[in-house]
Amino acid sequence: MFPSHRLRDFSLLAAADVEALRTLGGPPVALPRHSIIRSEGATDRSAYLLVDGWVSSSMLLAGGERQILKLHLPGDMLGSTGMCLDHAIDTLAALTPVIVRKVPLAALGQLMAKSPRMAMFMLLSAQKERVALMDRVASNSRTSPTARMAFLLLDLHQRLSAIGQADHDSFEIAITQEQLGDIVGLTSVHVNRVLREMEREDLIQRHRRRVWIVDFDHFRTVARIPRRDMSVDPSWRILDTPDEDAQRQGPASSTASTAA
Amino acid sequence: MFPSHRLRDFSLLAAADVEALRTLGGPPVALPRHSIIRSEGATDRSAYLLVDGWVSSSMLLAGGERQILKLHLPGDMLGSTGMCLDHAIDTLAALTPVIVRKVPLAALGQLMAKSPRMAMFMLLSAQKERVALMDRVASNSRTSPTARMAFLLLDLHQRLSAIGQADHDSFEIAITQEQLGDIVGLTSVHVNRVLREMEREDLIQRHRRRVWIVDFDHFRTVARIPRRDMSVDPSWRILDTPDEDAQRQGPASSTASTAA
DNA sequence: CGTGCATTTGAGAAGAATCAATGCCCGTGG
DNA sequence: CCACGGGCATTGATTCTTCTCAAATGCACG
Repeated sequence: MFPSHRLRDFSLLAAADVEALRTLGGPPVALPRHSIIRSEGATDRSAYLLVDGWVSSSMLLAGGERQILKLHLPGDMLGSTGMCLDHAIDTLAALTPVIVRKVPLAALGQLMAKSPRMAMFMLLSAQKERVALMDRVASNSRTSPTARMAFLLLDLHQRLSAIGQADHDSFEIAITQEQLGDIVGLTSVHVNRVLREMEREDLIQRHRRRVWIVDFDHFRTVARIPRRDMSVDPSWRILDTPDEDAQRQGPASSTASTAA
Repeated sequence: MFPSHRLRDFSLLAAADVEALRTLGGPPVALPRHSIIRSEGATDRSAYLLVDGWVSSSMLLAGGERQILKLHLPGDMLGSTGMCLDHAIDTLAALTPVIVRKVPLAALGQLMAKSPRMAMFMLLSAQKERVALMDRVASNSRTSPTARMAFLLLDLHQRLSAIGQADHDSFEIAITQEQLGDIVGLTSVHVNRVLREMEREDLIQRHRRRVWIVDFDHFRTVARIPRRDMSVDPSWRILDTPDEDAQRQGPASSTASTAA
């Protein structure tokens, strides 16, 4: 059930590791939109593999404001920050109908103990998430609403492309403008005005939930933040062993969307 | 030279690991204020141990704006996100005179390969950094300037306390108001007004660079974001071996400032 | 006792939120 | 097949917040 097109992210892993990850979790569970997969503050020590659908990781602030910290797409692992927290920091909510597999953190820990390569994979995934969050901080704190939206749309397009859910120049946005606002830190009213303005300036086109990006190079300059190319540095291959190498899946990709 | 008071963060590590970390890096190097330790875009594959002083991790956006992503304090490891990037995402700049040790990422990798416990430590450190960034995203995107400053001041006090560089209710801010603004996403002018307003409302007191927090409980409600208690879950001790246990440094602490 | 950085203050402009309606799409049930 | 209702999207008017620009003041250090 784990999307095969996501396996490219796992090029550091041996086939056995990938299979272990697949079978690690519980059975795939389907949940309707608006389901709360896990609430912030929860003490349940487990993560989740997102098999299908979109999930938000969000915090509810003391004043009642909601901030979406990460939009999770199929293939992502949810809730792995729980390994350093007694109480979950974020709420995992289904923004669309979803399918998830529950993964006890203890099981993940045992897997990492058995497979150093898996531990390294988890470390790199966490580092990639850090990078994504750093970009988000910069975008939300220091750029115009238009730039924030552009950055978000480009990020979504890149990540959806990686899992075969985007066209060359367009993709479907499965969430509302209010939720877009909860990501970039704007009200839904202002998100709407920004999107319309982008349309008027011919930066994007829209129809129903689908968005077309007219000129990627130009749109990237609007976003202010460059695309990140994740590395698969050979020096990190030190954990390889010959027989495990033989099992490796496909070639290493130079770019990969995040999966921790 | 690695501050001994920081060792509490390393309670997951065996003594041998701590010693390895200490001796891993190059010699301690003293640098003056405003030194650039490493520029964004750099391809040099190494991290740094911050022995003394304050360092900013910042990004320069296409429009010329600067965003500080993390304020690093003594004991922190800088630049470990480089392990998933070909080009450094952030610039490391000395905000005060500093002392650092360079640590090649390859050496870190070898250490992790030899010591699964060290790999787990690095993973947990990265996760803690993710949590800190998630809080920063929420604070900067969704709270008032006053709340952002309160959150920053509380975070600084907690982290400085952990390394013995803060009083019970006060600490020295070693950076300018403009740099504070680059963290919370405000102009220096507005930072100044917020600080004065906090003083007028008796939330804080100031003299020179020292700041007193009048009422911590109240100030935390102003900050809107709760303090995070990092966990040292026993289930993550699976990597322990008896003889390594005997070497462990001190008791596990339930809270720890970030160190990745 | 300058000199240079940093803080403080003021006035006005720009930006985003808020409040309040209205319009649109789509599924449901009569 | 159409009326109805609910969730979203869109729009306008107004208010509040924050930035920008500019200048003055204060402070530390040589």
